[in-house]
Amino acid sequence: MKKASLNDIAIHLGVSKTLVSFVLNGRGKEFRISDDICQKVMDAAKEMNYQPNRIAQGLRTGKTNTIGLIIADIANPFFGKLGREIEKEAALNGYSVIFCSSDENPEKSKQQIAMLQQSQVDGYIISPPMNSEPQIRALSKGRTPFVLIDRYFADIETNYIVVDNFDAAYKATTHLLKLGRKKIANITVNLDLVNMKARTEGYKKALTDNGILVDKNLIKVLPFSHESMDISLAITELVGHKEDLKADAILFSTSKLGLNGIECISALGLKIPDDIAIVSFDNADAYKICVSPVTVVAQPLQEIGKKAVNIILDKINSPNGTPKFQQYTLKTEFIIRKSCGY
Amino acid sequence: MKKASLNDIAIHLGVSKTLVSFVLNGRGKEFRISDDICQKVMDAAKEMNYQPNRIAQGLRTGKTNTIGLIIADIANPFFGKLGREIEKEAALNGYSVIFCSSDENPEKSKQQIAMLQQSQVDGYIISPPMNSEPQIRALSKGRTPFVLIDRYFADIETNYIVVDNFDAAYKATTHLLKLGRKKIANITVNLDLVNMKARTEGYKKALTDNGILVDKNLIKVLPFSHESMDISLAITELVGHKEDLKADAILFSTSKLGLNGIECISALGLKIPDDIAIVSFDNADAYKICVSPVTVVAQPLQEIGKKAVNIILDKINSPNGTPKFQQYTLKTEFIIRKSCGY
DNA sequence: TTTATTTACTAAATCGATTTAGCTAAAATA
DNA sequence: TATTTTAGCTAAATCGATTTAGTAAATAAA
Repeated sequence: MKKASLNDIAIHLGVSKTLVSFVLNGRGKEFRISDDICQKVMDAAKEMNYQPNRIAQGLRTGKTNTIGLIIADIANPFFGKLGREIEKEAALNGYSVIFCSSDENPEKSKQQIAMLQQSQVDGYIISPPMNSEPQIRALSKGRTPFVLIDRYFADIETNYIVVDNFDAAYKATTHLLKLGRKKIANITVNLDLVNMKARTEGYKKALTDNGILVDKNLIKVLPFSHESMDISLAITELVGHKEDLKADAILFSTSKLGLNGIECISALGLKIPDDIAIVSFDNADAYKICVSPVTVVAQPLQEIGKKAVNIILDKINSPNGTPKFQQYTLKTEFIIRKSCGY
Repeated sequence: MKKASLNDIAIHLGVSKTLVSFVLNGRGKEFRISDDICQKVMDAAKEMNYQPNRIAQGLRTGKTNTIGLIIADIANPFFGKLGREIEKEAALNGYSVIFCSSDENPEKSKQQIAMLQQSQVDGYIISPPMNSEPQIRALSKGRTPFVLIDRYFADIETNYIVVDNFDAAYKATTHLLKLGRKKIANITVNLDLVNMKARTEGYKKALTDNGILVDKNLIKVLPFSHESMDISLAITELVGHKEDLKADAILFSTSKLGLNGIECISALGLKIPDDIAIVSFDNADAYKICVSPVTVVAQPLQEIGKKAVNIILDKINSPNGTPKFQQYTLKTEFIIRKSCGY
């Protein structure tokens, strides 16, 4: 039982494959194929379980109906949920998605871009690792549309969708201040990523706007490959002795940090929010069932996913359409739970 | 700047594309192409930033170096982690992965299989929804290898990788019994899936082996689209009044159930493990930072992912190799945390 | 009746690679 | 010197679709 091709149908019916192609593309009328023959072709296609070879179509038409997605790690629930939204919207429009996890490694993402390029994807959705500017710049010289998500590079003109990280961090920090916290720390990862940088900037601005000096010792910047050890250490440093806590609140810039952080905090015997208040970016499921459910900055994942796909489709359908670049900065949602006290 | 093809290089150097193809495939020596020309071709390829068109290669060779993956939902951390392992192992072997989330919907998975088929994937890794036997049966009539993961159909001979769900549930239940729990409930989803069925069977066997009658009222089977509401209801039914709990322990058959369940339990003001002990399948991150970290049955996700990919590669490389079907039932790991008391 | 138009279809080129079969000139052998 | 072998390369077919440019026969118009 090998697959039937267009030609097989043509031979079987004694007609040309041109005709079969016309009919199966629903263009029978347009090309004045008689109803009788149209019906026969369609019947034969069904009977022979004809499945068009998308590879061959792709070669001929230059369109593969495939989108390449590069994110940090599909196992990370934030990206998992985002990936799901992207897959969903793509499927609605007849596109498949090739998933690539870059681990925030620019070398990997470079290889993945090359691979996707070779696969002739019709567009890319990319969450670019730091130090991947050259690759993104190279991409923008090509004709294949792409959109950056989660972060972008200020000095490269591209389509992008991000959230207002500065604003979100500002509000989160202000929230902690209003609840009487004075020594607010920020645990984050490498600040070369614009989104992470904006979060810390928002945090700082909220402090200074409220007359509090930024204390460098309260900002812990971890390397990307942060292991529990790193976080443990950072938290221990922040906390010091239980009787004399250096920090009374922590803003975690990612949920991975936050989840590990909470584990450490519990291990140290500290109570949330009594000893220390917590706010985190990203609405991880775990945050709902914590000892004290965690107040979070939630990102509009569905909107990001939908928009990303639709920008790509837009660009595919009208490569020279306006505006030349679509750039969105979406609002986040601040969800208040018990982890900051009341 | 449009992409350079093999032919472009050939024209540029005034040689045949056959020659270029030979050289770039590293078969220059084999075909006695002079070192001088070899070098020139390779230089030109680099200079012109030649990227082979995988679509064209795929059409000619019948190999796309692509694997299709169908799971329930990539946003579910269990599948996210599994997907990651699969992607990783595939990438190591030069394969890309097209991700599809079926939502446990057989209609969707049918369409996704058709789409992957049209995309000429070299193999499938599938976690088949219930009622998807016909599609799987159809697949096994084709020549493209596939492997089922997480579940399989007893009456279709296929490659598969599952875990010993019966054994895992048996041990988990026994653990609860040893700690003195008498009224152990099981919350699960539709039992038509063999893996879910095995979990409940293992639970039952452990009870009867310990002289405890199986109480149907303590087994709650939720529909797949289980909303928090369903779980709330199930738990309220199990619990009844706080003074007179119907159940003193719950075995959750999936982490999605468990996470929602714990949320409900907390909302009802019940304490884990004092009022009620908890064991769950799947080692969700959230379980580590719960009020009482949750004892779990952890699946060897890396092993599953690696094996799945390698079975596919095996079958691609030797379609008629032995054994005809590779079938693995892997052991789970039982991780004891605080949620059952001591 | 002749020409123009319409109907219903087909041949062949094309996309970009791989691969088989074969060709020419030089070198080796008889 | 004649023949075989080897080195070094190329033409053309092929994968399975799409699409352009056409053709033959039937019908309509002149």
